[in-house]
Amino acid sequence: MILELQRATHATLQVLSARLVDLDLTPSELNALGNLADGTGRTVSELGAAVGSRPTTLTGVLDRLERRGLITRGARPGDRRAVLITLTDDGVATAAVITRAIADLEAETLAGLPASAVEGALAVLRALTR
Amino acid sequence: MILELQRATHATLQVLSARLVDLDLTPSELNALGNLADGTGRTVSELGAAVGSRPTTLTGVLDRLERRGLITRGARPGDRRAVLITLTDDGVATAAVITRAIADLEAETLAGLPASAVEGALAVLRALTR
DNA sequence: TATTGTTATACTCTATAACTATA
DNA sequence: TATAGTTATAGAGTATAACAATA
Repeated sequence: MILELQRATHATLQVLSARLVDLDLTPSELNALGNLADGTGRTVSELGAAVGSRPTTLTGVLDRLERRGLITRGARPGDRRAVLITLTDDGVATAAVITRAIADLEAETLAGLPASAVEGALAVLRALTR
Repeated sequence: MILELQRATHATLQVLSARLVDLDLTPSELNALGNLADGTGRTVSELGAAVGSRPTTLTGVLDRLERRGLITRGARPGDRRAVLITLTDDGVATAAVITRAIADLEAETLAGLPASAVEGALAVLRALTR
């Protein structure tokens, strides 16, 4: 099961990055934008927890995204230590492309499977996440 | 689903690497040894296909594993261009520890789930791998 | 004193291209 | 000519520790 999990994740990432190659973003950059896609701002720590990276790693990722005009770094009201990451208009558009690609791939691969299999898979994935 | 998949993979790798920290191996090194665990020799290309790495990446990984006495590089009969990767006795023992840790984690997390959920999960993972 | 984010450092992973030795 | 593996190079991800600003 765990080996299949790794394989499936790897294959999925391969397909996604191939479909999104025109965006010219690294996997970490795609991951960060995808997590910000709902339009809600997040601090560096919150984003790090969501994408599974340390603040020290995110600094470089966010530097590149900021340089390309996809995000902005602002202050969080109430705590001037925290940095609030927000998508720019360009960032929102790019994040939408990523979200759409994920939804499309998911719909394609799950199309032929019974609902019970999908439910079972979600149960297993959540058990593994704990 | 795909987001859950990424999360589950990430969480699983975190737990495994924490449990195997005493081995002092990087994720790629663990992956390579785990794939060689059945004791069958593989060429660099075959191993690369199995673990999802390029030969150019594996060279460095294999260098370190060889330096630590866990694998040997030999010639493949019939084609002297190919390099056959084989586990040493130490490598076999280390690979067994990795295999055991994976089996244990899998047994623990799937223990409370109905067989139908596990079957459904396998079906979904295989659909995603295609 | 503790926390947030950044910087510094060192190592690992990845991708591309060039190289060698074999085929 | 083509293939298997290595080397060279540069960019990107990771971990640890140290640091400045703020709490």
